Amino acid sequence: MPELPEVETMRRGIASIVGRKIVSVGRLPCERRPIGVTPELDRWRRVVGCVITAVERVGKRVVVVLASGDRMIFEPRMTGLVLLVDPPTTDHLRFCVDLSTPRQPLQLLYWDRRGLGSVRLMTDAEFAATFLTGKVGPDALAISRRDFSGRFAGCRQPIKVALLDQRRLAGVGNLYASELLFLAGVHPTTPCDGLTAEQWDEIHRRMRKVLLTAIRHEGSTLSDGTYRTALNQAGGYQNHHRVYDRAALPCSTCGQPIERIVQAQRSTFFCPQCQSLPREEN
DNA sequence: CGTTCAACCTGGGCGC
DNA sequence: TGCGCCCAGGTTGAAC
Repeated sequence: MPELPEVETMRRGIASIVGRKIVSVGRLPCERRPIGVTPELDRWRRVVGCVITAVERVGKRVVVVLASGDRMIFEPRMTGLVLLVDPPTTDHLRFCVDLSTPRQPLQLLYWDRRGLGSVRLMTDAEFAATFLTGKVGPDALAISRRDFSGRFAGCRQPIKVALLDQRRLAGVGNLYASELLFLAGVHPTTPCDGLTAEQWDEIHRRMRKVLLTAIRHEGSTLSDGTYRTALNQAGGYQNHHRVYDRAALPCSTCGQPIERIVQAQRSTFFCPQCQSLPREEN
């Protein structure tokens, strides 16, 4: 579930590793398959002794930048966590970067219950070829209003489905797509090419607002409790959800029951009263 | 080119 | 109490 706010919270949570030198890297004591760690561990030896110069974010990935130009990319997908403290359980610990000094122990850990995520090591050239060539769209918090609607020009897909396409726009996932469309008052099935300029204004504005507010609350920890901050704390934004996972519960604005539909194999939640239908259907 | 969909996984919740 | 089933969503890549 980690989307932009959760991954940004992870990024901020490990920012204190900047300036540290890598002592060693390795998979954790458990003998599980080397899921999601590439390349093979012996090729990671080149990072030992390198200093960490920055911790960045590309869409839903945390990027640890080394003085050599190499980058370690942590992609949590559904259940991955980047941690500076003990993980929720030891059995799904996947990877460890030891940053200890003689005076102060410190380990950067990657934990992933379902193992759909990954940790990758890339040179700066590999990183540029993978993430800076249009395969990942502009960040949802960096894009201007003008560029925003331009990314969806000529698109006939429903706005909810299009918002999830990371090549158009990076960072919005299933949860925040439903939330931002509720706040914008836009029905999730509205085709992109059927949206007015005023609606694009509102979607862009509410997208920024919901992402920034969720970051302030350190992300959303759902009922399964998987998502945690880098210090293994729950987020707080789940208490502010207006529609996500609230099917049949009353809308907090109008009291109408929230509806759940499926779009592109994923749940969409919306209020049929507050979110106006596409004009074609009116 | 657009779009649909299975696959990758584990564990929580549900019905029986 | 326990078993089997479904579901959760991010991304990739194959199929249509």
